[in-house]
Amino acid sequence: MKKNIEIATILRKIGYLLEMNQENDNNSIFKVRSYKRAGEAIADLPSNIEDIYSKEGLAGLLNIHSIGKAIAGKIEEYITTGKIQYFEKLRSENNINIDEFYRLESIGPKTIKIFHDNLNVKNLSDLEKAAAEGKIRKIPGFSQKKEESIMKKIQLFKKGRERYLIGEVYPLIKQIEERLSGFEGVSKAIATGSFRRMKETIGDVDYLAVSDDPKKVIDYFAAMPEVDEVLGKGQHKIFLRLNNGMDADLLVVPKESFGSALQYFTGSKQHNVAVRKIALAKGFRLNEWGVFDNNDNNRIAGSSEEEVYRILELDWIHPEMRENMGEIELAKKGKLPQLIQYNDLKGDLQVHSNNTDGTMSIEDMALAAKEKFGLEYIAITDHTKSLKLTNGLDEQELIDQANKIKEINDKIRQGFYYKEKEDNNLNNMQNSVHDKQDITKSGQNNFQILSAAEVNIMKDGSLDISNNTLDKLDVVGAAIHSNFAQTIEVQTDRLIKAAQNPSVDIIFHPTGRLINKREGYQINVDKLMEVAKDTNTVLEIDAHYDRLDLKEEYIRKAVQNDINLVIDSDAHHPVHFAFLKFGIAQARRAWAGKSDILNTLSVDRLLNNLK
DNA sequence: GCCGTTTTCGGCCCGACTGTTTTCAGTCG
Repeated sequence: MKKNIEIATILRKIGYLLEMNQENDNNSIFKVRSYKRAGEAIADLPSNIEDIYSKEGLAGLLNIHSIGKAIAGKIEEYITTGKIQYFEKLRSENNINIDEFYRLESIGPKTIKIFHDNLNVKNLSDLEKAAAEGKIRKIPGFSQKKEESIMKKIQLFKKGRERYLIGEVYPLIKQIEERLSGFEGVSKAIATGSFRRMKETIGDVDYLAVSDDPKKVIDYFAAMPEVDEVLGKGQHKIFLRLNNGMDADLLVVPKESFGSALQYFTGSKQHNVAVRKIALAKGFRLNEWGVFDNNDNNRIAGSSEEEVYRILELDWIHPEMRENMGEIELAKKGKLPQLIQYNDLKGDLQVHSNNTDGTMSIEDMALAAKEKFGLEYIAITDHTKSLKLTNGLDEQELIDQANKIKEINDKIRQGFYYKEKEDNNLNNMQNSVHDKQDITKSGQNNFQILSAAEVNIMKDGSLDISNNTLDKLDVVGAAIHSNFAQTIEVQTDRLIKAAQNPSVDIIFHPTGRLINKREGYQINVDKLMEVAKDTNTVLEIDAHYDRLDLKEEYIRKAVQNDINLVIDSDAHHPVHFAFLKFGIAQARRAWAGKSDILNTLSVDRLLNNLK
């Protein structure tokens, strides 16, 4: 997806350059928007733009919303030549280095142009120098205050803004949400934005609260212990930076606007723009305060999201789907897919114990899975011998572990030894990503631990444990943990070989990515999926928030091609079962249903469906 | 420059906040 980012960046920069030089005629304003919108569209594209072009050519590019003839041509030019002449020309004409400027917050192209024309500012360090020397305040329309604010923005930019992994910030976001909910005079409070859509990374968090006294709530929010700095404050809204560096916004509305505000604040932006266009076509106006009839300006909906969508003749759309990726058309026709629910999983097929790199015993992991997360089964998938770092198990140790698991299962069936351990180990789960709602059901006596392994796939695609041994286990997952830097052909062959192995049930974290850290190894996912389908091999969605592997694009592909999937926590500690929700969210974002995910089945049916 | 239940021209989502504006432009989400 490197090309997607490159192209999106160029399109945004074209928009920026055009805006910088825009004379105030309307045509160019909309031209600027077109380039920016096209940039967003490419950035949000779930598939690789090079693939689209190689398979469908120019027509494939034109199929992308917001991409028309002119921009499609420029994308084609970039894919085939590595350059866009139009962009090069604009850039050379301008003599301003916008590579830094275009990412600077609250200082836009118009302001930069003024600095250039007045002070010959060409890059960020010029601007910093001009501000430090007090030259900004001398420009008409600027002031010392503005100059100071610019200085601050530059410092902030230098620190670098990043997106946070959802699992990293989940506890903090929930904690603030709960506190807001409990504040006097607040009848509802909820974290919205990309957090509510459960994106794998979160840029900032947007809170919505219902209250008749917005000022009181805003002041309370500003005074929270997690607040580093208040960035802006108005009658209904406040923007601030938390001391972990993340920005948080709060919007306070009356209860009759809750639904429209929730819809507005949840986004995505693209989804909202599309929904507002539908409102407009019906003679309505949609904003955070409600749906209004343009004829008499009366509010006709707004207290609930359902009401807002209903008046636009749309079914209510799950937040995870709101990306303007076709969900609105389906909602119009009443044909939205049934998504897997957050309490649909019955088991977890990748769980580690302290026999290798886990931190707790098999019994402790099982106890947590059963009592705290309401699961009916887990597979203990410790690493195998070639993974020396984790003290991986050899053949004999795997067999011994499987025998021990049988004994534990017997004890569980007899209702043995769980109760007294419960309180000691599991009561300290606050501040984790564990929610109350994670506990969906509990108290079954039919809990089962499956003997299993996370077998290491060697450089040549063979496994480090004999099939003879693996066939004695209930479940076998295979994964790559070494030799990442192979060609795409070699890497794909490795995984295909593993999938073709009759003992391998599941390929764990198939692409090896670590979000924000590591791209993952190169593989031809289409080929792997073909083989997975032919051999009835399951592909995993590893729900650990730094992996979420398969990613959304591939899950979508798997769902479309009827490839069996499972969602596993990759738990190394009992609290990690809470990660399952991130995997479920990822599946929901890819429109997966319950039937696409095998570990929504009971243990017997699951085992019948494996190789 | 893009787009189509006002369909190949004439529109283009919408409002909050900031600064210094006494009515608005710039920026953001």
